[in-house]
Amino acid sequence: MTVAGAGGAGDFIADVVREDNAKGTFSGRVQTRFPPEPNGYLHIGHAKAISADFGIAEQFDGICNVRFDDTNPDAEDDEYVQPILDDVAWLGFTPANVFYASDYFDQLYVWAEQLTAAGLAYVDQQDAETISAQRGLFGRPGLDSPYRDRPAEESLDLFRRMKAGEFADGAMVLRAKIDMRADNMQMRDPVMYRIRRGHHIRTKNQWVIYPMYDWAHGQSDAIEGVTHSMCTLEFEDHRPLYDWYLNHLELPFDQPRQYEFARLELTHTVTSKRRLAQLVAQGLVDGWDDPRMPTLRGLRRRGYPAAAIRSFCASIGVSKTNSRHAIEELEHHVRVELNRVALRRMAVLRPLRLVIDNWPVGPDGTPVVDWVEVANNPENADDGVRLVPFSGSLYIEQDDFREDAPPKYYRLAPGREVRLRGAYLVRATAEVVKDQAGRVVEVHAVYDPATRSGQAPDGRKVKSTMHWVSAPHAEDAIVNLYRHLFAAEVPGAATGDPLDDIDPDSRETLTGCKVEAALKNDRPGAAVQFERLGYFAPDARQPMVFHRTVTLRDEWAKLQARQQADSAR
RNA sequence: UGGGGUAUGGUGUAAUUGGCAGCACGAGUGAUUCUGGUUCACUUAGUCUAGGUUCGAGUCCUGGUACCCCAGCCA
Repeated sequence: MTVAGAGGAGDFIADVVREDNAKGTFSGRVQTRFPPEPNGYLHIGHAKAISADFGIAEQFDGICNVRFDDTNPDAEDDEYVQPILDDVAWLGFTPANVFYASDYFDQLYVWAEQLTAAGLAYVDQQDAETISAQRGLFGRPGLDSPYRDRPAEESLDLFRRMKAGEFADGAMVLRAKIDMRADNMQMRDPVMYRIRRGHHIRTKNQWVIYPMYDWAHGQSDAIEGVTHSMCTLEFEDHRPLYDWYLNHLELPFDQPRQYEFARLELTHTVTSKRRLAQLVAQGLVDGWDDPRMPTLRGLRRRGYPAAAIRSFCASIGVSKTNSRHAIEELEHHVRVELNRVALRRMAVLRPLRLVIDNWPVGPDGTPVVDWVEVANNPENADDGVRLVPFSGSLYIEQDDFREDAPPKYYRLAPGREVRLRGAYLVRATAEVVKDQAGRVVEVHAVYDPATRSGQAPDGRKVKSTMHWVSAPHAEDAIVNLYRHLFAAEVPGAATGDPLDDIDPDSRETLTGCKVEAALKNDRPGAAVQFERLGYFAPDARQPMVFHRTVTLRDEWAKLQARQQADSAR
């Protein structure tokens, strides 16, 4: 399913590409790239960037590569590379190539020597604090470094020796010679190379100097033949620098252009990598793939289909306005997709026993079991049907019975007839069993044997259809599901690991089908919708209900409270 | 303090480049329905502000206001 952008006309970047194509820039070629730094897991914010990068390429018959921005050995780790690639693939995008900025370290170095020889870059031997202080303040010009006008030959020599490993980490840097009085701070002689004896994920210990982002990025784009290089708004100030570097080099392709768009923010959602890392480090979540995390892995475990994330990204489009989207909008796309593909199952979370008084007893004295047929997905007949055991002793939701039904309450009440989904019409009798506290613990009803289809031959209608499970088939499973969903104990129930301690035979009976089969059905990772309870993903700890999903809000509040308490001490 | 950006219903996003302010989410009402879901119909509410140009301004001009980003040897 393709969802067009809300307005339909397309994003401003698409307009730019159309214009370029009309003017013949890049000879009509379109190439983009998604440039993650391998220092964390991809989250919903990256999905927007991925969708924009791949989307533009796809829309104009171009290509999109993944390029790891691996220019800082201290920050990056190999462990993130494959998961990032996997997440991109899971989202449904296929990069034409997988590149690394480190593939270009040689070329970058050659170019840097050229700029240095041309007097456009110099080696600065001051320490970081001094350079920072000389950069100046907003509205105040910076100060030239005393090394700024050293002979090009001298800088070149020092730069070569930097590369050769003659100097200690931090002893000196290569800086572009631009303008220390520029209004744009990025142009105040930015650092191009620093000395760093880290272990790089690809080049290992081959290099001791590493290019800065700005020196690496545009040049990598140019080497690869990128035409439209999209990044987030905070790099707007870097664009003149991006262009400055490229203007001073001889490029194999037309000069790429940088465009900026607003990063995605969601209500109730933490998307800063730093904060997410804190949540993981402090153990407030189980890991980067915890279903409460907004990482793609977390969302996947939460049961969000990739198609829903894609259609969400397509619908929000890209713009330059800083904004925060309502999480409800994402959830809307999730519901649309899940409603289409999720298999339906019945489960009871807060069980209330329902006894069918006129249910037949077999010749051997035990109650009859009637296997009724229920559609797996009313939205899609191809998903088929399943058989669910129905008997005279059932569980329904506590919410689905009211002794004193208020107006507009359509479910079961004394004397009221309802449909049990896929089975019979039943009418509650006046008989209700209560515990000492006066809570209803058992309801009695009679069923109409002529209504097995769910329809009454006389055409009478019921206001409500309810889900149910057969009690003798379900007892253990209900207790365990309850515990799993609410992380709470059912009084009197055995303790243990949720779901895992269900006896394999009784798994069969939770919903009339295997729990495992329901949760890990033939669409791996897909959520199952439990009737009226919500969607349930294989590894999630809470169901996604129809109108709200699990968010990190609570975990983040907890972390802040803890940090406050810590700092108070 | 200087520079770079952005302002359209509650939220987000369009408007053929000066010509009826549209779409989506949310909310509400009604209908349908083997789940109070889904589906369908309808309703709701908007151009940051003050001027100007024009037959006509979200769009052009002038002046304000609000918010975001920039002073890493991070990306």
